[in-house]
Amino acid sequence: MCELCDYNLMLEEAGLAPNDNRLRILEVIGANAYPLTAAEIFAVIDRTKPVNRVTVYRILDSLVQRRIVEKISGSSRAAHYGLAPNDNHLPHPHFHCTSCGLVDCLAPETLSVDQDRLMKTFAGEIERVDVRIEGTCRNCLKLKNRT
Amino acid sequence: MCELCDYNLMLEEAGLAPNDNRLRILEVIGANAYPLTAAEIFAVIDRTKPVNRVTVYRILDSLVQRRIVEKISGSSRAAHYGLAPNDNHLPHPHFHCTSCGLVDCLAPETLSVDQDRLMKTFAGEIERVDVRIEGTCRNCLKLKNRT
DNA sequence: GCCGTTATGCAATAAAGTTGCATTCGGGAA
DNA sequence: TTCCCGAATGCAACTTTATTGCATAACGGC
Repeated sequence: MCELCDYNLMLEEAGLAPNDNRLRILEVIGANAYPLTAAEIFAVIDRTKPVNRVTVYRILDSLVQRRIVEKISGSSRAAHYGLAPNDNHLPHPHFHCTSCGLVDCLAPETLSVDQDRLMKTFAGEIERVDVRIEGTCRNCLKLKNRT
Repeated sequence: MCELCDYNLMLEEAGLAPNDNRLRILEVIGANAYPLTAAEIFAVIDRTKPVNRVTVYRILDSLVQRRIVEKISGSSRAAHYGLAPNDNHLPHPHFHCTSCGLVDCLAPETLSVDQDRLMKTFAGEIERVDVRIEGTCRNCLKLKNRT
């Protein structure tokens, strides 16, 4: 997703010590082309060097809170985690496959949203506007057609 | 949400017998100003006439499959259910409060999305485009400020 | 080396949803 | 009416995902 980010710096700016586990988790998330579930992230980093899954959950939570990581919840039960929008990394919509649960990133310019009206009239604090496309991914379409 | 809908008709058109439980669930969903969780729907209809929560889940699933009801998953673990877009009821964005988990409906014209580009380029089948606003609702803002 | 803070591990628990199987209901045919 | 079939419901057990509480370990300043 974002090879330009300096995770060390991002952590420090957010007031988090850039320790091994946090960096490894960020690297896994950043290196992947699409957002991963906590279980997937756990599986990857646990293979390299064993870690408790609770630790992964806790680190993910803290990263989400500091807006370093974005938590994307969709139709599949498990939340997916991707790098949050930042200077190197524009906000963008996600595609959710209702068939296999895959979550993918779409190009930022794929879809544009007119937020002005909302911002003016909404009584509450807006943190994030999220566009989600739901449907069937190419792979699942292929599988379906084979039957 | 939608007092104009004829639930009986909608069920029949979808090939579902308009039985008691299905109608009661639809009425609860339709009468409420914002989407409810399965647990909330269960609580309401169970008070009137006892029913098993599995039945509620199963009915909700079938209604979602036939596009009578829309399943809205957000940051809170539980999915919310609202009437799906139809002739009396335009697609519209939802607001998700990250603090209390509330999901609310926004006016359809609050936010507009330009889908054209997406539709042309995306390799897969698109079923639904969803806009979700995340933030803190008025109520939670008030509570926060009181501290 | 000592001490307080922060991070991690482990086990138990929780919340939301799902599955398998048994039972009941409702409506048409005999 | 009675029988029968498929649809609907109930119940208990289970799964998945995430969270909590408490104990231990690692880290950094003094």
